[in-house]
Parts: sequence; C-alpha cells; structure tokens
Amino acid sequence: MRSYGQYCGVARALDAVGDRWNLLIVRELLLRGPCRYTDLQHGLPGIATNLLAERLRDLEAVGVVSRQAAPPPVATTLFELTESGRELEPVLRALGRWGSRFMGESPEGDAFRVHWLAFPVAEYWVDNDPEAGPLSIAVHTGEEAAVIEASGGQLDVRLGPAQSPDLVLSGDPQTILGLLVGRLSPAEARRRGLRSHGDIGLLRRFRPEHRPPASVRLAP
Amino acid sequence: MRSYGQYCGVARALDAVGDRWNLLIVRELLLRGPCRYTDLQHGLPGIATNLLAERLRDLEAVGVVSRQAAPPPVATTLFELTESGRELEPVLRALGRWGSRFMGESPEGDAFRVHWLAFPVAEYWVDNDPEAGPLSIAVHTGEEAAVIEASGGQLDVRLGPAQSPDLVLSGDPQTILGLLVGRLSPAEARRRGLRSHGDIGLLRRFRPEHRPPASVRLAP
DNA sequence: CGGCATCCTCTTTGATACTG
DNA sequence: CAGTATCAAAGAGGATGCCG
Repeated sequence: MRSYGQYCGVARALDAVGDRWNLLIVRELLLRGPCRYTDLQHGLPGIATNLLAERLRDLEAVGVVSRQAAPPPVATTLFELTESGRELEPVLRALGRWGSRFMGESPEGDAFRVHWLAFPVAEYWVDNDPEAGPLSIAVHTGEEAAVIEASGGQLDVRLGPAQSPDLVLSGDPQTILGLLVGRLSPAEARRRGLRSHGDIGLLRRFRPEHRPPASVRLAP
Repeated sequence: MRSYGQYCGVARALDAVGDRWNLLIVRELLLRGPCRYTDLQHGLPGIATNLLAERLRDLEAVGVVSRQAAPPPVATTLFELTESGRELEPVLRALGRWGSRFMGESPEGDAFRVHWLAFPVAEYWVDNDPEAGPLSIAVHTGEEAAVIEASGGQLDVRLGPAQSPDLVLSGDPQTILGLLVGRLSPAEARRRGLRSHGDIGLLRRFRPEHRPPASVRLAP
C-alpha cells in the first residue's frame, strides 16, 4: 500500500496493516496461533495465493509477523505474530464488535469457520462464576467443531472435538452466534434449528458484560 | 470494496469501512464534528476529489455518514457521522494507539494537521486533579493552532486560537507530540526546539494512564 | 503435499482538468 | 463549494505451473 503521507497514528497504522487482507491474516494468527501457509489459506477463504504470500512478506517487513522453521515433527514453515502483531488485538476486537451489527444479515454465500466464534466469545462472554468447576461446551457447525472451555475465570476457545463436553451445541452459524452473544434465547435458537445435548442453562453463567463509556470528548 | 464473503464480524466491518481512506474520513468527522466537503479535503491531504466523493457515498450507503443541508448562515452541505459511525471511535482509538509506535520515525514529507493531536490526548491523557480549576493549553505547530481545555475532569480539544491560555506550546509536530504523550520530558522537548510560555509543569496534571490487560485468551 | 511465482484480466486508485 | 470526467498506473483476483 502506498503511504497516506500523514503524521498521524491512525494513518501510520493503516500504512502498516491497512492493505486488503492484512487484518484478516492477523485475525487468523490471533485466533489460531502459529499457522502453516495452508492453515492460513483455509482460514482466509477467497484469498489469492499470490496475495497471501505477498501480504505475509509485507507483514514481516513491518514487524507484525515472523516466520519460523518448525522442528521435525512438523517440518514446515510456521507463521506467527510478533509482540507488535499481538498488540493489534484491541484493534481486531473493536472491529469485530462494531461489525457484529452486520451479523444479523443472512450469511448466504458467506464462508464460515468455527474458530471465528472465538472473537464474539472473547468480546461478549464473562465467567460470572469463576469459582465453579471447569466447564466445556462443544460447538458443531458445518464440517467443523470447536470447544469453549471455562476454568478459573479464564475462557479458551480451541478447534477440534471435545473430550467430555458438559453441553453440545449444533446448528447453522447464524443461530449458534445469535445464541452465544445473547441475541437469541435458547428457545428462539431451537426454533431456528439449534440442536443441543446437556443443560443449556449452563450458558447463563456467561452473560454479556458491559463496559464504561469513554471519558474524553473528541469533537465538542 | 468487494466483500470478503466471510461470516465474521471483523470481515463484515472491513466490508463496510475497510476501503482505502474510509477510516481516515471517519477520523476527520470524529475529531472535527460535522464538516463541509472542503474541510474534509483539507483534513485528508492526498485524497483525490473523486475518491472523497465516492467514499462519502459509500459511507452513507452503509449508514456511517449522513449528509445534511445546513441552514442559511452556513448554506452548504454538512457531512456528519451517524450514531453507528460514532461507534467506530474505539476502532480508531485502538488503531491510533497501535500506530503510535511508528510516530517516532521522522515525519519528513508527511502532512500534519493540529487536530490530529486530539487522538493522542484522548488516549494518553487523564486529568489527575479534576477538582482544580479549568485550564487551557494552546498548541501552535505549522500554520495551525489548537487548544486543549480541561474542566471538571473533562478534556476537550478545539481548533483555533486560545482566549487566555495558561500555557502556550509551539514547535514541530514530532516534538509537540513527544511532549504530550510523555515520550519527551520538557527539557528534552526544549532541546528539540520547543518554545513555551507559562508554567510547563502544568502538564504533570495530565499524566498517561494505564489500562488493564484483556482477560480472555484467544489462541491457547 | 506445502509454499510459493507467473501470467493474465479486471477493477481501483491517483492525478489532473473541468463544471453547475 | 461540491463535486464529475478522463485516463494512466497500480493492485486484486483467478488459473496454472514449478520445485523441494
């Protein structure tokens, strides 16, 4: 991307990561941790392979991504975020939160990957009963599966099947998401095709939190 | 911008405002409030006029900007953020904060506008003595002037000259910024050409704050 | 397979000139 | 003041090929 040529933090940030696909690459690495090239391709449906290669070079050049030669069991290149790259998390969270207003519109034709649910969970969930025992919730949608694990007040989202989940949810992405962020009640979600095994009341433990408003007025 | 075609909040947000220049247009409207077309051009050095017109149409279409026919004293079109557009503030703040790491690099050749300082002030300042009387600090850099006003714990940044400032700062953008965010001490700033009138110690009232870390791990 | 590079077409950008 | 019109250059997207 050409530089905006403006001595402003927002402009400089966009100079570095404002190019098309860049922030989505960062999303993948934030959500999944170190990834192979093909993992990235899978998590970025629609990207042209030459663009992915070029963007990874660009992100490396600005110090957001680094590449590692993985040791023998993997024996491939792993791409991971640098410290600076991980510090983009607030940007991605703010974008995801703002973008959630468009998630009600039907996902017809849109690709979906389960691990994308980790952002809504991170943004909208809080463990209201951190003293209670660990809990695991399996989520199945499309061909993929993920697990949300709560333990000691900490929430984690992993890809893959659960060992012995306390609750299993399956349904289409829109319904699962609606349920997870509280836009749909369990009853509404079931009406839209949600299937569940286990006590769906467990979800109440993770009600959305609210945050304080900003304190500085920008344009009085 | 073509849609990413991904059912993900971040992707949907970028579908809406990820196009080149869009977030900088939002920055201008956040910092300056309702603007005329030519105000926007001035605050967006480097934008082509056809692009500005097109982007304003796009942003209107996604509900981020609205246009108003201003009443007789102004008698022109005013562009302003909708509620949804104002809710992009956390995105811009996160971007500006992340981008501040690139602000140490020399601004040679980069354009600068004083009102861009409002973001760093909003991000890095806090009024540690809100009970104290109101205070106004004038900032002069390049051809422009702005005022930072503190009153009752509230901070405001305005364009234009100050009435009777308690402190006047002038210098190049990099030095002023370094001083405002605490990267430079007053002595260092003076060595880099800062000129001041009034008690520069007043700045201590507005020391940077720190924020708590995030509580949800994304990629365990 | 994993990690690209090349080639090609189509779209978007940026610069400039011009207009109601 | 608030744009539209035009055009060259850069970038995106898709297909395919190459090399360990």
